[in-house]
Amino acid sequence: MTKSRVVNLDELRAHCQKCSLYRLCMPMGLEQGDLERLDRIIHRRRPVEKGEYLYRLGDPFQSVYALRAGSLKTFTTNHEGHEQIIGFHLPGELLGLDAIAGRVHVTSAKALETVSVCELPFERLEELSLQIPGLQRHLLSLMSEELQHEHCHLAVLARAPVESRLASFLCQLSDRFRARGYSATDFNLSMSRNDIANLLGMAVETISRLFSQFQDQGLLQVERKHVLIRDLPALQALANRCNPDIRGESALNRQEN
Amino acid sequence: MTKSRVVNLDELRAHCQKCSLYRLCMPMGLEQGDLERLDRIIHRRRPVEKGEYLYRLGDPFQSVYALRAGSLKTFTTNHEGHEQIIGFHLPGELLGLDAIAGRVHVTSAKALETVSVCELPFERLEELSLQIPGLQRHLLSLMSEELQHEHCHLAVLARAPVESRLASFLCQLSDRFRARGYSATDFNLSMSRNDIANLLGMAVETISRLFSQFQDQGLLQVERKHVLIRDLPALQALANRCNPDIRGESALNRQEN
DNA sequence: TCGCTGGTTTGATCCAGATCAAAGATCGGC
DNA sequence: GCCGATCTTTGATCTGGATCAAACCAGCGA
Repeated sequence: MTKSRVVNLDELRAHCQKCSLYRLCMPMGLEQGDLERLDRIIHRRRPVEKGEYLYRLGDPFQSVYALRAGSLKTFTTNHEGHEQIIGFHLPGELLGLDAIAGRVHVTSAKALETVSVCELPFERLEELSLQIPGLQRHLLSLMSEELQHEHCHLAVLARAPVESRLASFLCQLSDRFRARGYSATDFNLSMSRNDIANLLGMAVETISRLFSQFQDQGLLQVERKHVLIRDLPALQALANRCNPDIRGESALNRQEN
Repeated sequence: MTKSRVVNLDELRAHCQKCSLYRLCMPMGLEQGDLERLDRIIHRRRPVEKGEYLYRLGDPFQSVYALRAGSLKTFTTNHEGHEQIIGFHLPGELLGLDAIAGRVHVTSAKALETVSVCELPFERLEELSLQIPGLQRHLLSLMSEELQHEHCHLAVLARAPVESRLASFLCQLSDRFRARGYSATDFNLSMSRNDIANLLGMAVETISRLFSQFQDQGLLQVERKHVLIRDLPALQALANRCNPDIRGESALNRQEN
């Protein structure tokens, strides 16, 4: 009880201006006035407890959600009831953008731990984006980033051997933690082995074996949810077998000298 | 020569107002004036011949492209030079949206046959989107659709057995041809078996065997590039093993009576 | 027209990783 | 603090689809 009251007070206090995450979920260089206008359309929802849904596949689309604290997974469900995880989400990320086109949610979002979110009614966000150029650009950028990210995920699923898949997953998590000011090498996994396996298109047993293998090779230490990366470069080398090589292929196709 | 002059004349004539595709690539219900403003920022580029690039991974991002005729593939290249196809694109689609965030192309786009495109300088498109609400919404919708589509692709790659993958690919093509007013059951593949295999994360040999198998089962007829679908429902049944089930899971989770 | 090249098919073999099975850990509820 | 449920690990086996090998075929430039 006391706890829930504290959370609520926190939420009331959590205006964009004070929020440590706004540089992740909202555009840089917004004027004070714009930030306030933005802040005014945002609802702070009560926390979503572990295992609860923020939204479900098929729900009408009203809002996008900025994740303030906690983490969650998004997934689709096919007609046989099989769940396919699309991604895990960390504070500062915007959820639900894939529902804009059809005005209906095409994924479900389930909390992996207690989650608090800011709800942004999409109609109002759209109006505001017409008035604040930086906001429009930011929305487009966020979606573009999401597309890029899914491209990488596609490449991993299409080709990569299992070691690269897990390495890629861990490196990506590491990057995202770093970007949020947390340790890039020492963190906790909020998702189960099962969820990781699902995301990466492999069997739980394989995940488990790979964690052991990586540990034996001195790449990392795992104990239950806790991961300590010991050799990030080596892990990145494994991962890079998939990621696109932007500077790359110079030797092959771009020799201009 | 004569031919190229004809093409150029065609292009000059090809304003949005006259273009049979604008309802695909551009927003519905735009006023005449808005359509003209839009039309004014568009460059018609000379055709891109088969095998040529519209843009390459690493190129600075200036414009998005609306495909007018022909088809192309987008792919990334990893640091070992392996190509991973992200998708095939048909007339009416907008390309390059994934480069907005980083201002650099993260995929390459290569023509599968002679292609003509409208080039939309992104800065101007962005400005215009601030002035034409329908345009902003349309851009967001297009990206949202692209996200949705990639979710399906992820699900296919993560789980689906090879038959479902190919069935899913064919059904999707079929839908897209239908949406463009072409036959949904009788069409030509502009991409090689190799490209299909790459997209679907499998070996060419497997694609070839599956085409034979589907033909033996009476699902379709293939001869070289030409496909005639004989039993679309059966093909869809195979494919649906992956696609998200929006109305679905009602029996399990939504019993409210 | 011929012969080369790259795409496609078909067959035989092999292996990465799934599946099956079962024993530990952990955790939440009472 | 106990107990069942759930998650994780480890080992043994099996198999879908990759890989290897080779014939085949269409298109095209000389």
